[in-house]
Amino acid sequence: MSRETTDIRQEQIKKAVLDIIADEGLQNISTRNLAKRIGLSEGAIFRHFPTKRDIIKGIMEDVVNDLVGSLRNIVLTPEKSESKLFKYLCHNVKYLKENRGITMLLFSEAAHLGDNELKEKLNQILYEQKQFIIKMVKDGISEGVWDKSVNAEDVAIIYMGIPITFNIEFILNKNGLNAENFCKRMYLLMLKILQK
Amino acid sequence: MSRETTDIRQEQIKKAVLDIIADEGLQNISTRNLAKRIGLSEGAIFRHFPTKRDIIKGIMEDVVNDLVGSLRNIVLTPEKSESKLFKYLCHNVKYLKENRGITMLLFSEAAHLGDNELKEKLNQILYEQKQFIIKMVKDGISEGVWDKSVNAEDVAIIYMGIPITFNIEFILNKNGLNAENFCKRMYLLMLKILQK
DNA sequence: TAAGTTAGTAAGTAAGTACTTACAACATTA
DNA sequence: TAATGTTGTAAGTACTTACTTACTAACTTA
Repeated sequence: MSRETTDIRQEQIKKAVLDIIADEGLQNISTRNLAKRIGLSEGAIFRHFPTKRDIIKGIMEDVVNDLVGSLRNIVLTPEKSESKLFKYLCHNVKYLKENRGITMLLFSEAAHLGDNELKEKLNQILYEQKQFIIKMVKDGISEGVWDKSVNAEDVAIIYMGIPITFNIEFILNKNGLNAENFCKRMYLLMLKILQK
Repeated sequence: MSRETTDIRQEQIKKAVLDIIADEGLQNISTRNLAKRIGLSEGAIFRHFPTKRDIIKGIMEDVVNDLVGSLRNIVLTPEKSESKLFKYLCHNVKYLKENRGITMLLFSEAAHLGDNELKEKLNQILYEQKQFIIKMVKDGISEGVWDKSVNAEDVAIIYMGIPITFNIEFILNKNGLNAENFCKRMYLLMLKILQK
């Protein structure tokens, strides 16, 4: 195998984990299978990550930086809450479509309660996303466009299920699910909850 | 260990799988750990199930019979759609609270795409539940209580996320989540979507 | 260009995996 | 009560797991 920098290999390894989860299932992210998919020896994996757990940790940090980061940008943009919520939802769904393995990985790590550091990272990812929704809802109420009797936290809870459901359907149906169409339809339902 | 019938042992083994998933995570449902939790030898497990995969299959069949079966009963009861939807949601949430490991197990098996029989079982579980919601929504529209412009399938999709989100929150928060209160609040949001 | 660092490999390691075998103790029925 | 079937165990199987070791080849810099 030709030489590459650790930076490049780390990205390849993390991508391979998500691809394997999406294509072959959670049970198949062994270091052997990982190496095979990239075309490296198994030993080379451990040149770039000290342990397998560090690969998972790295992926979760990517989610915090990439997904949560870009969602934060959408929330902090000075714009109408109504169009922000739409962009937010679509971006969220699109990210999960492009990183099919992530929901499954986060979900399985949620179960792995012994590992408190990873559990904390997952909590951070979910908690922060929830706060974003709560903020957008409250902003929309302040703007006077949405029903002030609606509970922002409840809206956040029902919202959280949307991207997850998309992910499950997408993995089961494989191709037959249009992300843009999906988020448009779910957005309209969210609006019905929020409207006066 | 005292002798028990295969029927009893099978129930103990399936329960142990779900308990381990909820307490220790998906990665720990090894036959060794399973035997340890029940207080049997590893060999005894294989007296009652031919393979580990058959244990998983058995659990999925339980979900079809117990959860999907009782949800079907609720849907088929001659009653107002509004109160049926409430009972349905509460029962769904309660079942997942009492069988914490199930969502995680189904989820992880969804990833395991190679095993078509299990994938089919999962598809059945999800598809049927979706059809139940669609029926209730359409019935409610026929009764004249709900908005006929609403898309029943979209409602079913947004509904599906509610029990799953509950499960995630429940596992992460552990104790601090009241199922009855949760389903009451989510029901009110569903009503906002459905009302004219 | 010599020396040091980095990225790769092949072939190990100990521990864990699902599952089997050979046999013993108990329960049911002929 | 003898024969038969059922449920249990301890100790094994072959294979996989995450990770290591010893060594080589290729870049980088003094």
